[in-house]
Amino acid sequence: MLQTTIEMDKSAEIFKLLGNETRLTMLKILDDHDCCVCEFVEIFKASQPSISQHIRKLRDIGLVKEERRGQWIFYSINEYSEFYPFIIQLLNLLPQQNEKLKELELKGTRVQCE
Amino acid sequence: MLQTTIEMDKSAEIFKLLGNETRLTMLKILDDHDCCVCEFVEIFKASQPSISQHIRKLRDIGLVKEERRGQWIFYSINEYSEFYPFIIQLLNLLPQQNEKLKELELKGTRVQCE
DNA sequence: TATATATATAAGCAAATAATTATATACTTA
DNA sequence: TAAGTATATAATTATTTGCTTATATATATA
Repeated sequence: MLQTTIEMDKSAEIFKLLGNETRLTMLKILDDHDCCVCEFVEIFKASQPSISQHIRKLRDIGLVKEERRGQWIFYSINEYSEFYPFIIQLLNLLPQQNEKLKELELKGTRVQCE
Repeated sequence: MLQTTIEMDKSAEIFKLLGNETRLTMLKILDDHDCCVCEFVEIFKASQPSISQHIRKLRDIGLVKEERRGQWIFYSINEYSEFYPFIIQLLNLLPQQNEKLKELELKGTRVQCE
């Protein structure tokens, strides 16, 4: 099986991060599309600081990376993270979440910039 | 892909439980062998109530089942749990932990009863 | 340049978590 | 039956988590 090993302490740390429905869903969404903070705010009906703080935890451990595009900061999965091979397998076990972004598009609140 | 779907809230709940190194390692060990509380106490160098409380969380959600054998209560993976297909795939991503039980056998503190 | 928008971060607080200590229960054995 | 062993559970406490509110920074636009 082609698979990088991950230590138990590291995997527990990853599971802990994923043990929050907001962060878990965020990652699953990012697995499909880049997203900016305000989109997450709308998707999760949460406050902007709350979303920012969740993202920070994902960023601090290197799971996501950020990229400013004009006014917005877009987040995406960091494919170069040492944990990427691990989390991608976890995310593959979860149901698709792309209808969440589709809803934003229908409402016209999906942020497009480029 | 033959795979039972799991809702996001349920999976976040599972990840949260697995987001503790003691519980995660317990499950990985139980994936191989039944174990009793005193063995975990020795493996993790933890207090008996602390181990019991971790096991309780795994048991409350149905991931493990218990079976009394004389003086001891042995725990094992509950293969009939609705989450079994999910956690087994998670556990397969983790490194083997069977050397932990082997150490007990070498020291002669592995509990044998039947 | 002033105002608005998007985001990050700090401080404060309530709830959840994980440990410890103390105690109760069940079984085994002398 | 009394003492010892294995385990569960309750109470307490320190720490962590995740939210809110307040504020700062960066960019866009009028």
